[in-house]
Amino acid sequence: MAEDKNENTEEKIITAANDVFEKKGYDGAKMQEIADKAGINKALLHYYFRSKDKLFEMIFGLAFRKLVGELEFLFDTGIPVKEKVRIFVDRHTDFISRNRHLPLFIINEVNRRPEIFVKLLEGIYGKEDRLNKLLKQIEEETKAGILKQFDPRQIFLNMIAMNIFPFAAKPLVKGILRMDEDDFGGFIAERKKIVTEIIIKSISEK
Amino acid sequence: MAEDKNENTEEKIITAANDVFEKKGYDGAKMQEIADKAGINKALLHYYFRSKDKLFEMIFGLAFRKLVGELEFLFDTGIPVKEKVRIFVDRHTDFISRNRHLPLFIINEVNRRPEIFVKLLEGIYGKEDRLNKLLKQIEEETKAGILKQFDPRQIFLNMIAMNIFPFAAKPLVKGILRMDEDDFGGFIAERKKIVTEIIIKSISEK
DNA sequence: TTTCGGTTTAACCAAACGGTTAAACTCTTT
DNA sequence: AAAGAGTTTAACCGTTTGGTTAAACCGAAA
Repeated sequence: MAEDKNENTEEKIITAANDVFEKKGYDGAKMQEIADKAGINKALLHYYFRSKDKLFEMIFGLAFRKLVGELEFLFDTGIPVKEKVRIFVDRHTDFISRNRHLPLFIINEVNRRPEIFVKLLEGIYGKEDRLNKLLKQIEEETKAGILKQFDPRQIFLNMIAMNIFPFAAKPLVKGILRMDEDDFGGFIAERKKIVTEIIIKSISEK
Repeated sequence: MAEDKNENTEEKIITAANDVFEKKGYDGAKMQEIADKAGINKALLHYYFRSKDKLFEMIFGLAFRKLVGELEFLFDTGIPVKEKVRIFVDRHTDFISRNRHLPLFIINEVNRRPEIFVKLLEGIYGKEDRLNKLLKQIEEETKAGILKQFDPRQIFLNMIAMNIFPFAAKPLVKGILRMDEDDFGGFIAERKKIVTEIIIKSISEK
């Protein structure tokens, strides 16, 4: 795996480390396995990233920003809220399906060391006014009778919970509902519509 | 911790192992820590449960049955479906709040070794006709115009996803939404109503 | 009191782990 | 072609980990 001599070693390491950390978590990940997957040996791994912790910190940061980056789109106040929901559920579901282990990885590692992401959080809150603009947009659409009064935090949680959960618990879901890979794919496709509908209904007047 | 000489050693081990495995997962859990928490030494731990795997298998089985046991109530066909939802969301949320690490533990370990729970699943499917009775109940209430047509699997997933997610991702949620412990408690209390309402609305006619 | 099975312990073991070292290789610069 | 910095490797190190061993302890049955 990974043969090109010219390819950047650092990139190969990051790719491999990403794979292993996401799938197995900090405790389950072994430096030797990362080195093997990157096609190098352990010493070179330590040459590029001094320690497992340092390497992990880098990977976690990338993963966290990747996940948060997908939310960026919600702050575009040019799009009506309901339209945002429609597009977001679709895109977010696809994103998670392509990065199946990402959400659980973040959740697990933050559970393990809650301090881990406070610095990364500052990066988000730098652009605090975007959040305020979004809240204002919702407020306006509520006044206009398009939306009903609701707690955006709760609705947001509902949306990402319904999106993430089936993928996070995929083997569990497949096992209990006795699905094969195709069944699961169809189930998710159908799910997009249902989740979209539910969220929109839960923020619509009447 | 744990001083009573008379107390059953095996119980102390199970309690300690449960704590450690649930919080840290298989890879993060160390036999030494379990022994310490049980107030015994490592050799005695291996005397009772020959290996880490054996001990883990036992703990996982208990945890899985505990989680599944909470669903039992849904199969009581004496209660109308909507009433079931109301009661279930309330009870299930309380249960998870008391067992914060349980769902994530199950999800993680099943992801790690998907075969792990196939045998446990057989225990569930022994009582397959109960599921059929539940489906029949839903069908009847649909014919009676109480419920609309829906895929029970999707709605079930939505319900437990919305219940579990805030607890599984608790430190993440608290961090991003900047809550302290009290805030979070209030948020969850409010959540019960919202989730109940959303689920009921998504299965109600019109 | 002796004996005997279950219980508990300290000491030990081999493998796996994260990390280091020192030497060798490679490629560019002069 | 020599120097030099960056790159790569095999061998090694100390610690932690899951697991074992053999001996001591203890309470009940004989």
